[in-house]
Amino acid sequence: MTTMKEIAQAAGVSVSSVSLVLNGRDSGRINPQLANRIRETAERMGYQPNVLARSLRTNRTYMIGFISVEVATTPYAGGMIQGAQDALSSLGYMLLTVNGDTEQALESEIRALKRYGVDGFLYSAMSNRVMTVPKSLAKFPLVLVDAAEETNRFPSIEPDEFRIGYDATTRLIEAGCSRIAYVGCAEPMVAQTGRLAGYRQALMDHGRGFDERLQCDVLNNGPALRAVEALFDTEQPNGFFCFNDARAWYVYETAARHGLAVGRDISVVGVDNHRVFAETLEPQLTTIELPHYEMGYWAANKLVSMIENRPLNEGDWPHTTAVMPLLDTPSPVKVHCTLIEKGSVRDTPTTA
Amino acid sequence: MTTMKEIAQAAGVSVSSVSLVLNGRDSGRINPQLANRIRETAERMGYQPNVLARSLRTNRTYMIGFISVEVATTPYAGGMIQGAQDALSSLGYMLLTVNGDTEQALESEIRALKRYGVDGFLYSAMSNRVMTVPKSLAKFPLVLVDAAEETNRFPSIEPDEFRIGYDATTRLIEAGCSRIAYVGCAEPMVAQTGRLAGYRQALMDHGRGFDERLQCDVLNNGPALRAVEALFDTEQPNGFFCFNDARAWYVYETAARHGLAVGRDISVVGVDNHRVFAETLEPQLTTIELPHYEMGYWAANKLVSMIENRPLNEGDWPHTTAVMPLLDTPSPVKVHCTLIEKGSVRDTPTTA
DNA sequence: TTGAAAGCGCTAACAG
DNA sequence: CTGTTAGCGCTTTCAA
Repeated sequence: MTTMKEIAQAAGVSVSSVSLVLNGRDSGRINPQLANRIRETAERMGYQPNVLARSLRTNRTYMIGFISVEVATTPYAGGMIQGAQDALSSLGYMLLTVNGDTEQALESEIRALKRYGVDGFLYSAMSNRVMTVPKSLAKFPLVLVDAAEETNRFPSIEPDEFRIGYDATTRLIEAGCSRIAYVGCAEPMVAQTGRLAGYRQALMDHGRGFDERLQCDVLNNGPALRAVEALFDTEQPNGFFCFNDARAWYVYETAARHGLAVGRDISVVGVDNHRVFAETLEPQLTTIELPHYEMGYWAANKLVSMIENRPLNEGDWPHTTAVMPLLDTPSPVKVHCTLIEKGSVRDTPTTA
Repeated sequence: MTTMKEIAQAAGVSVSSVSLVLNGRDSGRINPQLANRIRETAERMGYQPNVLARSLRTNRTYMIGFISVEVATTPYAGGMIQGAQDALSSLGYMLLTVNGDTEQALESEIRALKRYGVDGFLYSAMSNRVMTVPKSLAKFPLVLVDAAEETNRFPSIEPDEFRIGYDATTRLIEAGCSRIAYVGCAEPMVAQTGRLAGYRQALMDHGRGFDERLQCDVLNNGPALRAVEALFDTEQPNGFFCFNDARAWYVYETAARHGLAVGRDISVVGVDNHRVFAETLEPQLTTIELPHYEMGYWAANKLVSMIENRPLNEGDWPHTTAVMPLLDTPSPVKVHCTLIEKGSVRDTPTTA
């Protein structure tokens, strides 16, 4: 690795001049010709700054710690990390990922990240519940991803679950479904509450009442499948809003057993976690993708804006989510998710 | 952050003594009493070493770069990363994750990692194909994860696809299936070739011929489902070895339509990518989990052993893979995957 | 057995 | 405009 010293020698100048020029602080301080010569020699010698040495001096490492819980077990965590990475990469930052599945691991990883001198933290809990921020993080720049904290002391971003439920249900109504069931989650998750509320509101807004017999909250187990079968038998819904792929699978399985074809006899809108169906059944299932990538991307941008003490560039949304056609629409449609940031609401822009 | 200097002052000694003691190089060089006093003050003041400053001096950063392609889109990538993290964390290293989806991004991320002075690289291609290592990595400690390179110049680790096929098929034979179909992948992937070969060999070894009419290679699309339906109609298999969850889904869907119950009328062994079925259908599907976590774990250990120039501790396998019962076995069984390291073969130990 | 001093590569006052 | 100087926090000779 070439150092500034070597460049200084090769160009016959002092290190400070090299430093100034290579950091773009030379305007009006260094003779432009000299500056050019320095830039050239640096280029020629393939100079790469030693960021560690710089950090030692400046107390800024351009490293961000990403703390996550349950990365391995939640297949979509990768999206968040990649979103954060992409954003940071273009901002000249590096991502250090650790995982804090246990309380103990969490604290020890936080300490490790501090030893490495990260400039700030991204924290993702994945629990889909309101969480508590470790006190050891409280004094650092911090943004929560796909999570929220009670006191709202830190910026955070989450999908708008209400809107997911609202949009999905509206979609089914527009597709002409007369009896729309919600196949939800029997555990008290934030997503469940929000989506159910959205489902109900959409029904109301379209002049339909909420019929609790069409609400079917289940877990991931054997009885779940039987519950969905009972739903088919007693209520005969022709539209289904499914909490996730597992729930969608119950609907598919039951439909197949009943000789009903998805996309012809019934319509299904699911929220995407695993994508099995999106991969295999494009023409039949409408999938609402959760904006994990976008959340990671936004959170990273937000964090850096805090660190660098400048306003967040609002135009910084990457791509949006795509969905498959329902039975009434032969061509794909887009559904967007709203992201909530500490009370203020903004949409993901729909790219074409 | 407390520094060594501050400790030295507080303890009334010099920084060098503090350094020696805190690095455990004091035996026979520093008065044990003094050493204790130093350790105490360090403890009391909550000393945390500044790893960057150390790196500047030692040229060792204890940071490892993890380069991956397609993390966001492949749901199981998280397992590899977490395996690597867990291993590195206990070895006192930190993981810097980047992604190199495009050729350009790849090179620029590699450069970034070098600027940060990583001690070595973990490279994961995910393409399930033999790949080429960027020349810019050639001179660094490097281990390939879930990938292999033609020239075998670098240690690498992959699942033993042959064995997956062999074990899955044997499992179905033992379950009493008389006609075992392979629902595979129509693309020329390493996994496809190996698993098919294993499937055929298992049939041979159990005195059964290979019947190509029972081989059904499909893509992820509409025709795939029809192909599987045709397989059911013309061949009436009662055992299915499925390349992945998507293929398993075709089998489930078709079975449901035909009124056949998985676990009663037919048996299915699938290789796990998404886990939808494992989550929802425990009693019915046998899942072979790909050892992504283990590969990440092993690769990280291997890399560090290279960096630290010491032999790899062979006992270092974390957990192994679990599978669900088939129709003939009421209790769970374990299936292990073999990992291949540059020609030499070793098994993942089965933890009880 | 301990401490002084040099230096890793870089930045930033300050002098000239 | 340019160079000298003094560190950032730590390791590591080398003297004492």
